[in-house]
Amino acid sequence: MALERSTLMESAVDLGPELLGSLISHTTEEGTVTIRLTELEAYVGNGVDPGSHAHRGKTKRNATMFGEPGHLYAYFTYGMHVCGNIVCAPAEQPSGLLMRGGEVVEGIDIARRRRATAKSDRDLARGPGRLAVALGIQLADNGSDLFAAPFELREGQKPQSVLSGPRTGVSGLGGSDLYPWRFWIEGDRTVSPYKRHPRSRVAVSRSRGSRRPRPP
DNA sequence: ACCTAGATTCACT
DNA sequence: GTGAATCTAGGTT
Repeated sequence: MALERSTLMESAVDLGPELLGSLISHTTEEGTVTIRLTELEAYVGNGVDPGSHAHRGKTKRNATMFGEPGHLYAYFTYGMHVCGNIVCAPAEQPSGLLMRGGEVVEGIDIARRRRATAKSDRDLARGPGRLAVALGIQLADNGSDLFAAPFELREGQKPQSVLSGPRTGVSGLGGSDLYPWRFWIEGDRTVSPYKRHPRSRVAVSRSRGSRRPRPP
């Protein structure tokens, strides 16, 4: 079954494991870059998730999270980084998947140009800010429809094994780091290294022969 | 108007 | 592993 907007009509928490392995493309004058998503983090804004930008209701900044699913929520952070989320769930139910890591599978020369400091291709989109640069996402792209040009979101090959663990970067406030809403493909080298969590656990039954899961 | 925290990255050691 | 660089939104004066 194809990945389409209706696929995204549920919570990011449930969609996270499902969307790993999906392909996101962005076309500019330079050409098309496609990234296979290997790491995603779910955020919801219904008041139970203090780590979410939408925790305290709709603002000008987070309005995209309250819109139709399948759009891009892009925001600026740490004074220098843009991060991109795939908006999930029906409108008015803020829910999104932060794209934290991926593998460039098309347009690698374009991505290398944009990420000139990357030491290897592995690092081109390893980390949320890096992924945004490699894909060519800017703050102005906030609100863009991911199912229309210049973007494209489609299904990729299902990963064999998916793990989950506490999210990265959320302050421990409100115990928000207790939600195991970070999802990644087991063993994939393009999963972000930042603040890796010592303890991870199996998220989806898709994983076979679960030995002790290895953090990314 | 001012202040602070933040869904981070890079260059070093 | 650590520190610096950087800017925007949101809350507070």
